[in-house]
Amino acid sequence: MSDQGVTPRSEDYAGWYNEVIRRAKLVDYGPVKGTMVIRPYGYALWEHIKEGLDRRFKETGHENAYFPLFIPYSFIQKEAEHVEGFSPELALVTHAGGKELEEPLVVRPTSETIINHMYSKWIQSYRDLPVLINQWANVVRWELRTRPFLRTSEFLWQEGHTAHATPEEAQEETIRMLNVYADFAINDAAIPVVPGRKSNIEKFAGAVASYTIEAMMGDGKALQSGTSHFLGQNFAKAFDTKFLTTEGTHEYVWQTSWGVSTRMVGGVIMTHGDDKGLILPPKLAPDQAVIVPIWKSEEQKGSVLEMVAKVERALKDAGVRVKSDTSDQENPGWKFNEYEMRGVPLRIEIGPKDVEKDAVVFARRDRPGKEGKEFGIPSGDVGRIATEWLSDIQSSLLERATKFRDDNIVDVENMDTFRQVIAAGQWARTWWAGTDEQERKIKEDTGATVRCIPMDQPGGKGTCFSTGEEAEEVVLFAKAY
RNA sequence: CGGGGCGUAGCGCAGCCCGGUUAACGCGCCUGCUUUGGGAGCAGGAGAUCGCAGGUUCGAAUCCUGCCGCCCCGACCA
Repeated sequence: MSDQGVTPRSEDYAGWYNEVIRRAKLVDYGPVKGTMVIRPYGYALWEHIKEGLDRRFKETGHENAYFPLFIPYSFIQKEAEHVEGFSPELALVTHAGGKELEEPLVVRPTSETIINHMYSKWIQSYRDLPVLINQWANVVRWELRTRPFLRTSEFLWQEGHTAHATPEEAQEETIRMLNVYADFAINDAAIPVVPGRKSNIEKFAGAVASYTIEAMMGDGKALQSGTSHFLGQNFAKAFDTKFLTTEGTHEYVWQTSWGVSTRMVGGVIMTHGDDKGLILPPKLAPDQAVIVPIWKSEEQKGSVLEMVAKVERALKDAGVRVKSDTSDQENPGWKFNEYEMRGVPLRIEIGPKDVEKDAVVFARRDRPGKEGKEFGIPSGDVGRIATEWLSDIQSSLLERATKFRDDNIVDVENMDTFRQVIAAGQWARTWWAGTDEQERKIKEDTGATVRCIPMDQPGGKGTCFSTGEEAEEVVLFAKAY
């Protein structure tokens, strides 16, 4: 039994994560260091994330497009801060077609540059604005330290790139998309993220201001789960992206960019998982319910499978993503454990005793053992009841994660407490008036960084825990992935 | 790039110090029968150029030299 379980999270969180993602068949390592293969189950999860986000993008007026993977090296160099930020992690193509290229090509680490190159052609007048485009793509960043989903050399994401006539409009868009991300994370992924602004040293290379949704993982570390940037006119100036105003003057456009990546999959895993494996929020789960039939004799098998088919039909009609595991290669106990490892929110057991009563057994993944199990669910009501259960599981996961987060954010007023809180793996909420240099020093000393300056501020003024100066903002410090 | 660990069957590993039969064990896989309400049992079977390259030796998974790769912890980052 013990060799079939997974390393407990309390014992070795990284070990737990690595085991769970592989045993749940979400992912496997690629042959090149830092690359991953997203397996069908992991990809199905990502597809639901995509659907949830894409729908919201469309609802807020965005369109999808696709820009090339290869970017001329000179493009990256045009924006000073941008090139400085990305240079160390660029993958360059120097040879192609059997010979050395005159100019190396960058495999996109992000697409601000190539998109501005195109925007500068497409945008002539204020009538062309705003431009609201998103692309779903892969990008490459040669990271030193990689972890499946959380940080890999190549990853999948979406990147929205918008251009506006005024800074106010662009700023509004930046916050709109931050809220879209927060809405998705909270309502679909059941991850209680904290939306906030990045500190100066944590912001995106090339942005005027960066915003983030920060999530607390099961080990207390923070995960930046999505970012939205106000780019100002930085890239517009570098690429000469101008428009003619109503007054007949030329002005640079004001821009935003925003992204969520396959890292979100890692966030889902580390927010909800337990020592039995994954726990997936119903809205994102590839399979929301699995039916496990149980039988002894061939005769029972016939009547059980008949009922399985009926129940599966009823669930599908009710809009539930369900599958039946009628294989007789494994016994029911094995299947129970398997689907718990894979995080399927609802398990439905149907055996001879249930057939007799014309009822089934429901078991919810988020409440292990008897507590989450209910016998005698009338087969005629499975659709309605399953829908209710899934909805309850969805909200319970959010509630539990929210409580965990709130229990692990500690208000801190001095450095001693700060150290203790950070060492304990919690988040420190503090008044802060420090400089970039002081922030770096804290990181060096304690490993903690400013995760964000929450949008939701208490107001008023306080005393900076570090400098003792008067502070106007409260920030969250934590160790991060 | 620093610190630690590891490379032996598809997976997990023993053997290595102290060289010597046919490289052990568990899981998985194949065949058959019995099983099936929380990771089934019995019987039989297939599967390994011991990370790579040199060297020492009558003989190397084991000792020596060099190389490669991966994982974990840190510095850099979505």
